Amino acid sequence: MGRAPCCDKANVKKGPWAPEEDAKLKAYIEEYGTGGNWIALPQKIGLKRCGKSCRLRWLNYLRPNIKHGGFSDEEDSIICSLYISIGSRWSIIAAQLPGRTDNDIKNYWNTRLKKKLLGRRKDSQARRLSSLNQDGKDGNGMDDNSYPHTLSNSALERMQLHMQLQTLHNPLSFYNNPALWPKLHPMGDRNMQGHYSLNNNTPPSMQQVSNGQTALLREEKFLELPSSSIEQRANNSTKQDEKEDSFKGFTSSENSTGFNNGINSMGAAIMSKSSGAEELNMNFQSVSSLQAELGDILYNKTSGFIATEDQINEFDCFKDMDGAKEGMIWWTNGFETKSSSSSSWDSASALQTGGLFQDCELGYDI
DNA sequence: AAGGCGAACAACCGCGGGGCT
DNA sequence: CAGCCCCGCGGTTGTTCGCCT
Repeated sequence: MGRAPCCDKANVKKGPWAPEEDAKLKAYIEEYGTGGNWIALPQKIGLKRCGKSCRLRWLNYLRPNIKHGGFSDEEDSIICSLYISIGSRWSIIAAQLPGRTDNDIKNYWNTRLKKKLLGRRKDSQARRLSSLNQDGKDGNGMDDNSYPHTLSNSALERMQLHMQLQTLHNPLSFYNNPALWPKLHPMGDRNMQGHYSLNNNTPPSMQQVSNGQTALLREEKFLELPSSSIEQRANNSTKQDEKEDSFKGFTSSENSTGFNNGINSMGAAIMSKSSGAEELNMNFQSVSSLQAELGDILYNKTSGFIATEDQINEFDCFKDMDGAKEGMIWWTNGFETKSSSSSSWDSASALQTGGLFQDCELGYDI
């Protein structure tokens, strides 16, 4: 037996909202509030609408201070960075963009940003594929077209974006060397949906892959730190920030340093607001390195990036790539990973508008 | 001018989690 | 502790609009 419907579907109007309906809803909420019960609200007002529909209409359209359209370059960058870092947690991403709704951002991503990025990806991927074996198989002998079908769209997209970014700046990286690619576990999709967890007993086979061992050990060591230590690191990070800023190439009309630092530390802030190992899965490391690269892709800006040996090592050992981390779990036994539901995060409402972003004024070195 | 098509946006739907009883 | 109810989220679908042929 299925779930009981939230409202009487037969007597509920669907489709676009009429101006009168908007006016009724807006006037009522402005005067009385929602009363803490969206389901009962439409009956009180005399609207033939589902309570959920009223809530959505209010949150996405009628609520004060809502911005529609006209996303700025910085907003684009934030959205892309966070999407690649944390995936489709639209409510969390929206919490970083005052006046934007999760629905708005989601639509904007699906209709524009994704195409903008993945459109570029097609080119670079085509170049990469053409360099593979002529029989269409990669260095592992895998059919290059077969395995992605096991991945969720979101996870795959994020991985693709990572790959594209890698291609742009580090043609010798792991992603561009199919021989290093792991065989994927058939249950990959399930795991791609989840977070990789520090609580997993990472099998040696995983840690020994490529240079990943160093990265994982470094990361685990870091993540064992109490949040206070992490904050301390954030406060001691200026040197690294300067180093990174030197090649980011962002020329925002606004305070780019503050913006960069905000991005850099966003993940750390989210993490510091969280508790437990599950939340530590946030790939806060990835955000800063992605930012400059996103600038290249989105706005065709030249970052002047010259990969140092350290940076190459970092890429190659997945230091900053959530998609790669998730990829790694494909062939681990980490089936305890939680789904990507919002429960593992602070709710968007808890992250008051602009909260995190403003909270973090200092980046930290990765 | 009209039809086709794709992009953009609005809204719906189902599910999971948390609170309450 | 179990069951119910509501909220919030993310994926998906539907509708509108504008461009192109």
